[in-house]
Parts: sequence; structure tokens; C-alpha cells
Amino acid sequence: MPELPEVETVVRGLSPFITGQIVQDIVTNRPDLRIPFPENLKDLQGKTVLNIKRRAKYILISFENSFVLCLHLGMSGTIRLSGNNSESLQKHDHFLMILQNGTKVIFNDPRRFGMVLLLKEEDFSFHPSFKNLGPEPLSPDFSGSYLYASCKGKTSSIKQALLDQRVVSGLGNIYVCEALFKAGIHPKRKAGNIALKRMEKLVEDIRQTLEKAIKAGGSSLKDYAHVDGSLGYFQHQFQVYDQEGRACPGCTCDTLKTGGVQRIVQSGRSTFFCPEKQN
DNA sequence: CGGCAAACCTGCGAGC
DNA sequence: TGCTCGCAGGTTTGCC
Repeated sequence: MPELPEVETVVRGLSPFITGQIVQDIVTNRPDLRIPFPENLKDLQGKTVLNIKRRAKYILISFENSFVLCLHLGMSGTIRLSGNNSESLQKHDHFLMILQNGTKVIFNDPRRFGMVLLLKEEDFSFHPSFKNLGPEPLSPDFSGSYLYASCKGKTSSIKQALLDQRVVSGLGNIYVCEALFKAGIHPKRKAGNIALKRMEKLVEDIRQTLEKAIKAGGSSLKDYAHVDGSLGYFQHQFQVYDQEGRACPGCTCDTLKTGGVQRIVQSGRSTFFCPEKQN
């Protein structure tokens, strides 16, 4: 599920509850998710949480002694905060971080596409999961000229390019569809065949799409301010994603003629777009 | 190297 | 009600 805005929402939701707290124990209820859990998770016992951040779709929790716990929610992962000692575990609660003040951070992941890594700060940027990540889409490094240069010569589609975490990190299927709609660019257009001006607008539209979603996540956070909420998905109305056949919002195209929002498959994944507005 | 399909898993809704 | 099928927001691997 979770793309950049959802992960950002989880990070912001967790931060006030775990920052400065001390780990009592780490508990795993099975040997692995997509990959085996790290063998040295118990090294976190007694360590203080310094801060929690996001990089791409990873949640990064930094501890004293330079440990960095990296959590990836995969497709179906959610994180639940519990301060209630009597709360029982639910199905697919695979990983728990228990703090000395009684707070539990519970990682639930039915499909087990998620991932947990425990790295040292100094090894972080060399790890395969991080060494090839492109710039954060909300950072100044991600500009129209950067994207134009990155896509130069690419024969694959702009949708593929934006999903490539080496080009830009944190975008997933939903927000790529939404941003391309906003930018009016056809998802099948060759990435190397888009003018600099259009790339500049695309970059701006990606930013606005993400920021709007983060804001929506922030407002849904109110529901989780009381410990016990699930952090992960939040309700958000999409313009084209999963809207096949609907008239696209703010578009004057004749739905009867164009069929409204269309769904196609690119590299095995659904793409939603408006054939009238996106070219 | 680039591009693409397949693989990893469970759950859910649609259709019969 | 219950079965099967298709589909799902991510990443990695292996094959051309």
C-alpha cells in the first residue's frame, strides 16, 4: 500500500510516542517477512530512540550507538501503537517493539512483503536498499532539469520512469497515476520524449500531489492521537486511481464519447488515466 | 545496461 | 453459502 505520503504519516504519528523512549524488548512472531528478520534485534534492548525519519518508503528509527532500524511496509503493512498491556495480538502481528514505558509498536503485515533491517549508521548508505535510491521528490534535488536529464534516452514510459526508485524515490503506482493526470501527460509517453517545460510542470505536480496527500494523512492522524490506532492506510479521494469509467474531475471531456477514466496495464500493473486530458 | 515478467504472500470482492 | 478467479498500494531477481 503505502507510498511516500502514507509512510510520512506513519512517521509523524509515531514520533511523539517513541522519541526519547527506551527499548525494553523486540519480539518477532515468525522468522521472516520478505527476508529473515535481523539476528541482532536484541541489540536494541536498553537503547534510546533518538529520532524517526523517512527515506523513500522506508521508516528509519535511529538509536543511540548509531543503530538504525529500517522498516518497510511492503504492500499490506500497517503499524499500530498500543499502550494497553492487556491488548492481545492480532493475526499477522509479526514484529513488536516494546518500550520501557509500556508503549508497543506493532508491525502487522498480512502479505509479508514488508521488510525489517537493522543497520549501523555508517553502513546505511552502502546498503543495497539505499545506495541506489534517487532523490526525494519533495527535496530541491528533484527538479525539472534533473528529471529531464534522468529520462534522456529512455525508451520506456514516463510511468515506468517515475516508478523507478533510482530516478525518484518514494513514488508508487497510485501517486504516479495521480501526478501524470494532473500534469496532463499520457502514462505511455516515452520518458525520453518529454520536453523540459513539461518535466518542470510534472515535478511541480508531483510535489503538489504528494503534499496534498500528506496533508490528508495528517488530518486522519487526529483519529490516531489516542494510542491504539492503526497507522498505514488512510482514506483519500483519488482523481483517477481506481476510478475506471468515471468522468475525470475538472475535465470537460465528454464521458459518453471517451468512456471517462480508462484502465490499462503497464508492466503488469494498472494504470488509470484520462485519454482526453493526457497526451 | 535496459526492459520486462515472475516471484514473494494473503485477503477481498465479483461472479457463478 | 461456498467455491474459483482475478486483483491488490512494492521490491528483487533472473532472463532476454
